[in-house]
Amino acid sequence: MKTDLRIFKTKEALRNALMHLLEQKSLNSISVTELCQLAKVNRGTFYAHYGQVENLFEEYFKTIMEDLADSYQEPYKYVQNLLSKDLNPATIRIFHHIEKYQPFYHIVFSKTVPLAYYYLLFDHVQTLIKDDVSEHYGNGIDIDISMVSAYQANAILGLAIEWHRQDFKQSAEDMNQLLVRVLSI
Amino acid sequence: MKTDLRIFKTKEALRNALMHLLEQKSLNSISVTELCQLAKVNRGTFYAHYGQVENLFEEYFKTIMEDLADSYQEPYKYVQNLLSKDLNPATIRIFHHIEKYQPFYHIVFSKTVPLAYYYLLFDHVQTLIKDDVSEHYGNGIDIDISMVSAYQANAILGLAIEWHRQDFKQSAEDMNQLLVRVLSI
DNA sequence: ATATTTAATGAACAAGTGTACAATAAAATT
DNA sequence: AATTTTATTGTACACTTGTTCATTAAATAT
Repeated sequence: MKTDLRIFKTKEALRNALMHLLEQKSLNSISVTELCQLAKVNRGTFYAHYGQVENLFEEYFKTIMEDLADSYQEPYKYVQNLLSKDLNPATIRIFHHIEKYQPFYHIVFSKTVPLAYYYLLFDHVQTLIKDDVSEHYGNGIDIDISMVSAYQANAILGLAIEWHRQDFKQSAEDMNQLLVRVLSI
Repeated sequence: MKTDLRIFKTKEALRNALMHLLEQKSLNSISVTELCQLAKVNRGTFYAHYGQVENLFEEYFKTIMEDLADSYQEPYKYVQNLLSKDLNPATIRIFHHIEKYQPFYHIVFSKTVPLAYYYLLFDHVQTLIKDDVSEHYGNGIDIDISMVSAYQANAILGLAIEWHRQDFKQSAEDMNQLLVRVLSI
């Protein structure tokens, strides 16, 4: 069962309007009213599909997270000769992924946005890392894998935050090399 | 020049009302109207001092951050025999600090709150760690100290987030021991 | 092509937001 | 104690929010 064309058009119009507005102002400052005016969609129609502007953004968010997962699956092309003992491709690919979706991450890392988005990102990275951590330490080890992966996932995101704060002036490649050095300390 | 008694009373009433409301509902769902009704303060008066409910919360935030800094200055009492090579007292004291202000951190780590609060916390921890990092690696080293401290600060906060997610079921002491183990891996 | 289903619209509602200003009352100053 | 200063109040305004519902119109099914 495919979705009604009208629904598709409505959602598309709202998505385009949101992307347009996000270039000018922050997510939290976008009102339902102005979004609907720009999208030429009735306000009631918006509320029929989304409860708030954030929910619309979350649809976009999901597609980005799919790319993050895809990046993880992808062959590891860029840093063959930079591997340290505990460094795995997933942790390294993330900087290229962030670079690719820089405008998006500019929003996700912006101060006014709810912590929920950071957590969604955190969850994805933690899940990717969790597999490697549990594989690395086996089953019988007496340490909370969730804690170890939370530590490592958020450490990487700490670099991403600092990268964002420095206006992404470094290249993704620079960030990879930095990560390798930090891990080898 | 001391502040007008009326201002003090107004702010006190608003602060108490906020603390009361935060026990029942999330920060972002508290309206200016209900806050002022509970505090018995005119809505116009609220806007004379704060632009939004969040600004009021930020005043409380500052006092907590002062305690975090104080904790750092305090003699290191709890983990004399757990020190690993790179582990310093500041990173360890943070779990006791979080435990002490658990209701506060429950709010700061809640999904609906803006990322700004996380960043404020991040900044404080990063600053504390920065001193140790630069001391440890000297001046002539060719690595971005901000990046290294961002990595380490956020790694610790990753543990704090996971701790929060597991409803603070571990003791601060448990978290200290966990940190030492993660660092020694 | 027509009938049926269902999404979008427009209008109206109560409630909250942010701002402004004259009137009042409570502090600080003399 | 009287005067001056200034914070608070009450009221009003235009606006946004979230919701409801009958009407309209577009898409799907026959």
